[in-house]
Amino acid sequence: MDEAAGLRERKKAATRLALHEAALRLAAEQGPDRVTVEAIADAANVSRRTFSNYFSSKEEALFYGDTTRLRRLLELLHAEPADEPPWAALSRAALHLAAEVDDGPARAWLNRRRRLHGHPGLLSHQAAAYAAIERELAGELARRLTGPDQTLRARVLAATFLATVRVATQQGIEHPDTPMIDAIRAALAHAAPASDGGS
Amino acid sequence: MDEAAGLRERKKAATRLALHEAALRLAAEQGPDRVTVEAIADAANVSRRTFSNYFSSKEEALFYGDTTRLRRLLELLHAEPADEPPWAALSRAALHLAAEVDDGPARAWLNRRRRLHGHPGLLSHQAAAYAAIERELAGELARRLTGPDQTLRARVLAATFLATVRVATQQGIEHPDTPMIDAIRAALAHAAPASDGGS
DNA sequence: GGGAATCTTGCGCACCAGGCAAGTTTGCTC
DNA sequence: GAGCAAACTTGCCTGGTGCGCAAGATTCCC
Repeated sequence: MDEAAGLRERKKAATRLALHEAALRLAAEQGPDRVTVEAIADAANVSRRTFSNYFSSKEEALFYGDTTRLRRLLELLHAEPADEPPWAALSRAALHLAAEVDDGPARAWLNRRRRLHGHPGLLSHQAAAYAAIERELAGELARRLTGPDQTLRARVLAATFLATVRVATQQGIEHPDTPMIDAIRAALAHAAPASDGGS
Repeated sequence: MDEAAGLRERKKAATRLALHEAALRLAAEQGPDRVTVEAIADAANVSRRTFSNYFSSKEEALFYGDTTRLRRLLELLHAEPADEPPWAALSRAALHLAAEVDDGPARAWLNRRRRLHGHPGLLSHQAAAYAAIERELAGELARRLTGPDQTLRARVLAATFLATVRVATQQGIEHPDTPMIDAIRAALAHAAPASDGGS
């Protein structure tokens, strides 16, 4: 994923990851709001000021994993054939991602991420993370649609799809025994729009 | 809506509204992040500390109007017959609300609200406002559903429906000439799930 | 009228975002 | 490999913020 792309870039990625993981660990241990930015920075061997160079808030650091995963989802969607009905393409991308999470090294992330569950105050920040991707997703989808309501359709599709993925992820987090791919499949089944591929 | 319910309650409601409107006005005039909590409190003739008694952040004050309307949506849903298919009930409630916004005194709110548009940094806070309602909506919907996946279905429905309403509202804000009810109708048409009323 | 409940306010404190200006590290070229 | 430019890190500092606390004001209700 992050090929050898220059020392500088790799170091930055490492720092970002370290901050994210420190945030996740400390939040799990002490509760998200008992953790200060300074503590996170310390745990990642970096100054408080540097933390601000990477994330604009504690919460952004916490949800960096989600953000990364959503970016990956965009990539996967991009790889889907352009003539596939949009919802089908989205579903395939989501299932692909879920499979990666279940098998790949992202499993570790999932487990750490689980420990954040049960802090309802963070839900709004999760929603914010998803909202940040929504515009990009809508843009990508607009390219796959034709017809008069193209923009509106793209936005609705992006919003409902991401909402579904969010719920499915939540579900997967709450039920550690269920593979993520099953959670995604179940949620998508309930959300499939009546008309996909129409004009 | 707010019957004579005791002086104390009415005063509190008035203060909350005053803070909300002051926030909206100042944010429109100077840009959301150039406004301080203190300025909002001053404009509403209240101390900075009192602001915090009503809202936990500037953004919460800004989106109080959205929150109020979403609460109203819950009320309207509650008034729908319990045996109606869920998506149909949701749609009717949303259309009812849109009609109120187009005709009633909420029009003024819409116009003030429009001036907030074009500050993308606020989108995440809007999403947060919707997320806060989502759990309640899912609870209400769960009562209307039966079957094994009841909870999951309710969550997916709540999330996708609110996402749709959010997009429609956004659309209605961006196109002042289109009545809100048309925006809602159009968005809902695209989002209707394939199976409504199933088990 | 008067006591209980609730709300407002000022004060104080820990925390936070982000501008600025050294100092340090990495990338690139010869 | 020397050396310069670009990029990154850090400390310092300032204007803001969220919230606990306790004193004073207001409303409620008998």
